[in-house]
Amino acid sequence: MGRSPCCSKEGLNKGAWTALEDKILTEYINTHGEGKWRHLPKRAGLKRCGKSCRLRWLNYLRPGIKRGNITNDEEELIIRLHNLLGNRWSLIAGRLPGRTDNEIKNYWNTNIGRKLQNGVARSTLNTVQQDRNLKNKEWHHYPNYSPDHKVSCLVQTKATRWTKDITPQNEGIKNNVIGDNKIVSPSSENNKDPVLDFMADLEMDGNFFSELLKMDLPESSCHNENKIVEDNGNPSTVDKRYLSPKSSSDTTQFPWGDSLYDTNFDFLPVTTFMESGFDWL
DNA sequence: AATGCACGCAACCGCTCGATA
DNA sequence: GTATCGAGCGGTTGCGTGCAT
Repeated sequence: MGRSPCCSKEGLNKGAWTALEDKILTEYINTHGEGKWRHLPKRAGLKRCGKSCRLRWLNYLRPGIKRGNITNDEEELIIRLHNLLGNRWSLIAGRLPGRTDNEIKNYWNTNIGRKLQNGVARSTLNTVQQDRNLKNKEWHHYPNYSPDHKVSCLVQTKATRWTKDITPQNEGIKNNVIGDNKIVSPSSENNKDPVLDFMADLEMDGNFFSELLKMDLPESSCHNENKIVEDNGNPSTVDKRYLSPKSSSDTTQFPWGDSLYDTNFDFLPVTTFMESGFDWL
């Protein structure tokens, strides 16, 4: 049983793509459009796995892909979104015009994540290598963003489906199935992932950055740990403290230490980003 | 010049999900 | 209800490159 492999692995090219392969794939997709990845290699005459074709197209050949040189604005946005969403790279990438999930994931792992792991956020750089990695980034802007912080305030590192809502007010409503787990969520009147709601509601327009900065990130709700009841029935505690809106009367405090009203934070105006000519997704 | 090492990135892999028959 | 397909996601791997010794 089980599913058949996406393609027969025999006789397929692996590794780096050649210019000719890129050309063939691009021309095929330009003619026939995206999709049907499983059958694409055979029809296009490529000795590649369909998944490989899809990845190559989405991460490299697709029009509008921006490569290299993650700007400071983009980096700050990545950090903010990562705080909010965890390792949901596709969601993060969806809010960064021209960037792919793979690129952002790589950038995080090789730059931001390492900085945080090294505790750079709270210390002075003293090595050439660190200096090189930092690219003159002013990490003292994130005095509270640390690996410790990641443990304590990160939403979740992997997309999780929740099957049952057992909030106190809803406990007993066992058929409230929304995923694989049962979650106690302050915003459980909505059966959808609140993070996705947040992303869905966040329009990628000229107000995006300002909207993001104005987001009601519930630092204060960090006190409210959500409880997950796994399929085996064992409850476990999971940090989902950013999944629900908090009272509008609360003081907004970003987990990395910035206050929404922190005048010391030098996030550039949205117009700077907008006027740079990006193609918004 | 030769060698070793670290890093960054492209690509691969395994898994999951929704749709469909 | 089950099997399969098509697609997507996130973690990991491995290769090419640049730098240090």
